[in-house]
Amino acid sequence: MTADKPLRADARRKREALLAKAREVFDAGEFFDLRFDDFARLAGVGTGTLYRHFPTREALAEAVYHGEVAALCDRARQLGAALPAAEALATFLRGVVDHLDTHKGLARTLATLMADRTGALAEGSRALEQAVTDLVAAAVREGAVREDVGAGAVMMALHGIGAAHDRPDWRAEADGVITLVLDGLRRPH
Amino acid sequence: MTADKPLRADARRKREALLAKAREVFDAGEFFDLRFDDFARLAGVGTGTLYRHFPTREALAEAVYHGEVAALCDRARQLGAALPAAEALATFLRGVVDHLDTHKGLARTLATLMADRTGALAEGSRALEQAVTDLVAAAVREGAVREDVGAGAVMMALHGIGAAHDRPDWRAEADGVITLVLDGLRRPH
DNA sequence: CAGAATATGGAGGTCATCTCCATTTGTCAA
DNA sequence: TTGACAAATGGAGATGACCTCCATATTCTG
Repeated sequence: MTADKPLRADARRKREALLAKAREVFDAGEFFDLRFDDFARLAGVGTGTLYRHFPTREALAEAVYHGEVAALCDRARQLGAALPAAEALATFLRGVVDHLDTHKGLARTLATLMADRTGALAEGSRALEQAVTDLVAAAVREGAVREDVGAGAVMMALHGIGAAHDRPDWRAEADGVITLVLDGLRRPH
Repeated sequence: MTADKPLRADARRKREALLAKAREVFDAGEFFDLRFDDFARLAGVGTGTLYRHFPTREALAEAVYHGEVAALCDRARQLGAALPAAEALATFLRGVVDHLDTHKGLARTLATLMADRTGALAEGSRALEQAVTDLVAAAVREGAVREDVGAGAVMMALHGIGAAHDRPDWRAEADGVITLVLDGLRRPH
């Protein structure tokens, strides 16, 4: 899929500069307020170069987001290996909320990208979803979680948490959603 | 709040024309693909007039959305009066999913507006939230629902359902979320 | 080190958004 | 009805973000 073409030294350098500055601007929550052209200058790069590397704003966001997602997925795998499935799922979900809380920019980005019908974050999103699906499947196998509601519903709830990132009482409500999901998932006996 | 100013006959007519055409375009799912200027001409109105009545695309969406929300809120009140609180809440939430399912355009609009930091749908959204809050509060009073998780979490879950409207298996997953929320809300004993 | 291949940057074109105001339409008092 | 004032209209054109294009610069390769 990703046919990694040999990239000229020059190009790699600029690309890194763009990604680095993007992460920075992201964490400051200014990513979507910035003129795309101005961003290029901010990163010390010409407009044309910016556009060659990342044809759209969303493409750049997706590139940054990719690293974040990889980290989250790793964590999911680690938890899955170290804890009983139900506990792993709970810890992971709470961890995601925590992560979004400390990286507000990320939450906002996810919300924007998800609302965007271009499917810009398809790849990263799928990876995250796979991680959640695995955790849920393990918990079901373990008998701790009902099987009539899929991981998709959990993803949707996460989407909601991201999408509503600007609510005044976000953190408490996000925790509430996770609580409802986890308690709701418990196998009813 | 809404200081209904006496509107000239002329103005009212144009305003109605805009809203009518907007609803139409909405249901066709073309609302966000249309040049705003072109929309004015479509409605048989000058650009200036469009902008005077609805300063932004979001303002127009919000105006259309307002009617929809009013209907939902009415339904919430009716259910609250006719059924035990817990049942009313369940029926209402399932009804919202049903409504979004038959009005895809609405779901997409909500998703877009919610992702938008301008708070364009603040008013309608607040009304809907109030309705949910009332239903939840009644259920808590009735003792059927836990009190450590607020209505805000339920709203967030609803946001998620709207935000994820383009997932392939949307309906089933949305129902799943509602199931999780309702089961999660049951007072743990 | 010369020539080919690759990448750069930023001036300028394009296009949706929104403003402004000369003109039209509606309202009301006489 | 009519005159006069206020309210509303429409669409030409300003604005400004986004993106393309290509003359120039940098890197690679034999």
